[in-house]
Amino acid sequence: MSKVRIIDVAREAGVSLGTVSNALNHPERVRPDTRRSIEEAIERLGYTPNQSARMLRGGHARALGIVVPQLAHAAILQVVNGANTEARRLGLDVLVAYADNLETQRRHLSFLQGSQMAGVIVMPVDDAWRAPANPAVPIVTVGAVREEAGWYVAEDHRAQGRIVATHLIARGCARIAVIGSARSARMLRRLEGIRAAAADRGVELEVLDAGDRAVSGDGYTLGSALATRAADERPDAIIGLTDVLAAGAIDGVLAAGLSVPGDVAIAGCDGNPFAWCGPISLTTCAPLGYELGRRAVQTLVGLIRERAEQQERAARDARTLTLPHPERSRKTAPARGEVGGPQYADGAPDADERDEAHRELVRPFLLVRESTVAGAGAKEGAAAIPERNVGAYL
Amino acid sequence: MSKVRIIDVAREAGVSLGTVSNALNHPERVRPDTRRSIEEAIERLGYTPNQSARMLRGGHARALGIVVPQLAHAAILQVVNGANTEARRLGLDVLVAYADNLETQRRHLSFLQGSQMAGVIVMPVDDAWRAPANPAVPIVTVGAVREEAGWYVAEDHRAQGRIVATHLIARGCARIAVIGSARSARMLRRLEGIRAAAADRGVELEVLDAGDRAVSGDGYTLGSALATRAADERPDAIIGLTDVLAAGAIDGVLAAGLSVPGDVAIAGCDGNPFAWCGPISLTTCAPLGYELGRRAVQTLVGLIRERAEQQERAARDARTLTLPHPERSRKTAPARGEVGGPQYADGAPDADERDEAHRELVRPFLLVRESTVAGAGAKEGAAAIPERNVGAYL
DNA sequence: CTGAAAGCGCTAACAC
DNA sequence: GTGTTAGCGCTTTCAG
Repeated sequence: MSKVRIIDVAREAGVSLGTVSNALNHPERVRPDTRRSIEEAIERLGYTPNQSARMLRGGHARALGIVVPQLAHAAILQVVNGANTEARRLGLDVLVAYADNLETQRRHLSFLQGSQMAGVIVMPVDDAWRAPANPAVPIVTVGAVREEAGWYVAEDHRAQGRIVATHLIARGCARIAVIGSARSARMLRRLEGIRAAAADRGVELEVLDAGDRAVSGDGYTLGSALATRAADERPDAIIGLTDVLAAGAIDGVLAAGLSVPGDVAIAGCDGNPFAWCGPISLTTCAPLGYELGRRAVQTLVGLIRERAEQQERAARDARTLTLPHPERSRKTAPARGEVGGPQYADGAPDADERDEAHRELVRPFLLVRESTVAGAGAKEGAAAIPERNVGAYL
Repeated sequence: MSKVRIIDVAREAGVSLGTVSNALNHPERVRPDTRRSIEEAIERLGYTPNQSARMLRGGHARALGIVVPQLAHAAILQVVNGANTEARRLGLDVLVAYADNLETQRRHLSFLQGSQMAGVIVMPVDDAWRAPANPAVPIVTVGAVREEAGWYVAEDHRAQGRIVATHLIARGCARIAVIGSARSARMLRRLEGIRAAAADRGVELEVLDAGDRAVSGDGYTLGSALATRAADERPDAIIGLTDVLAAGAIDGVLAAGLSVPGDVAIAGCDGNPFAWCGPISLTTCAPLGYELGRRAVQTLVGLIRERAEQQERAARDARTLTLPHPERSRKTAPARGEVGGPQYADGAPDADERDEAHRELVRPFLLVRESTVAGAGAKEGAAAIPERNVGAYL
């Protein structure tokens, strides 16, 4: 059973320990027949190299970690899929951990760092999350941006709100109701974008609170309430700050006997395929999770390479100077207050010190569909056969 | 930056190395104020314990690994969610790896075993996959059962086919068309169940090939083909061996101008919420992924405990007998041919030897909805507000 | 190719 | 509480 070590394999194959290690790590250094008999021994014993020992000895991890707040969300799955695909393309594996609270997230992050992952991607579970100042491995934050130092990749929520509102205004809508929840930072930022667009064109805006949960039922309730107003007090468009709310609003408006988009045009903002099951296809922003995941990995791999070069350089310098004990680059961390602003060590900008926040925003684009433009779905093909697998969007 | 070690923390806090280790692993052995200053030092330096060193030293992992073939599938997400929830309940963390081919799967499995995970759950990517004979850590296979030794948790696919067919037959259907793909073992097993049910009642069965991809478009094509037949050659029911096929078939039948379930009743088999976006709610089996994930973890934790007790016992025995070097239980693996049958070592059944296949099948149950019983959806509540978030099913 | 040995960072056990 | 130490399994190096 377990606890087969390299020495056991060596004995079984009748070779020395070092030869087995070579066969595993430098196959070319071992004669083919020797290698074969070693492989057979490994197979016979069910040997699995102890990764802890390997990493401890100084190996380089070929895996990235990603910490996400949940899996039952389309955008998150897209991020994970995008990250995985891009990482595999670059020859890296991905391990996913999920954490529905700050404490668990902190533990996972610490575990992945301590497990010598090459790097870690984090989708914060909570707006209160802060990236660690001196991570043991590079960290990229996805889906949120902060003021603190760190690397961030996120959707541009303001732009999402803006392009959705602009689309509706261009279609002639003059009274727009927005439904959403103030508790979510991303919904608030979408609202800012909508406000900006509306202010530019002098469009009347009304904001309704969907409550903390903001499920589709809340959209339904608000949608039907709006639809039962007198015609001259009724908005001609509704924006859901999430697609789930917008999809609920469509149901609510239809249930009240009005038509979509004839009486009321409705649009979402966050491109969530899980909400696209309604009777009328929803105008919204295209899902960008996949792209976010890809970019996060690209950013991360850049950081990993940078760090590797840095360490190599440090090692080389140490060797060149023939220091008896190549001093560890164990600089004490900067005090809390110093983090955040750009810092320069004695004149030359050092990669270590370049710890300002790097924010990459992914530009949204609009999916125009039937909920704002009658017949927009027909664009997809004359005799379109509907795809009934939401998984295809992930 | 990186490479902060425990000794660095000790120096920073002005205590000894052992005290820091104690503060981390046995906080009660350290005075509160000492502990506090150590925590501050950790925070200041950004120290992250090296998990590799920890594990190597002999720690017990508090994490399970799970290897899945993809994430864009509802059943798989349910398994992961179920496993995660149950594991967290038992105080374990879960790491997810995904592998879309045998080679990647093998690598992930090996990595997770080598990383001292407490145990590993595998959803095979391919019917050709075999569980390793002598895993370094316990392994439970989910979603497939094999003849080989090992632990398996899976849906009872035959029973799925049987209860769906039985339901349709009870509703009066006498000519059933089944659509599916012969390449999938689980579809074939569902077909067996359907055949058994049909044979019992003398119902006529017709099987149509949906091709290798078996996407909803294939269901659409076959559904509309069946619907355009003359009335006396037309089946009165269609079973999709997956929900995606059944959902496509509904679209196809409706497009051909027939009604569902009036002219043709339609049912799925695999409880896939991602396919539940159609205009008519689908009768199918309830999704069991969550339950599979839970049971897999329970089984796994049982195996982990068993193994731990075993090792403890071995260690105690060795100590009692005061052997100079407590002999490692390094028994050579049984030859390939021996695996599979129950084996007993010299009379006493040894847990090590008990390597028969343990198969746990989860019993399916039916969700009766509108695609087989008109108005069945109304059961869900008089003024039901539709839920527009498929993620809620995951 | 063999055999021997250093050391990765940590935990736990030891004597003080 | 402190300081010191063995050893987890592996990779790599060095001399033969």
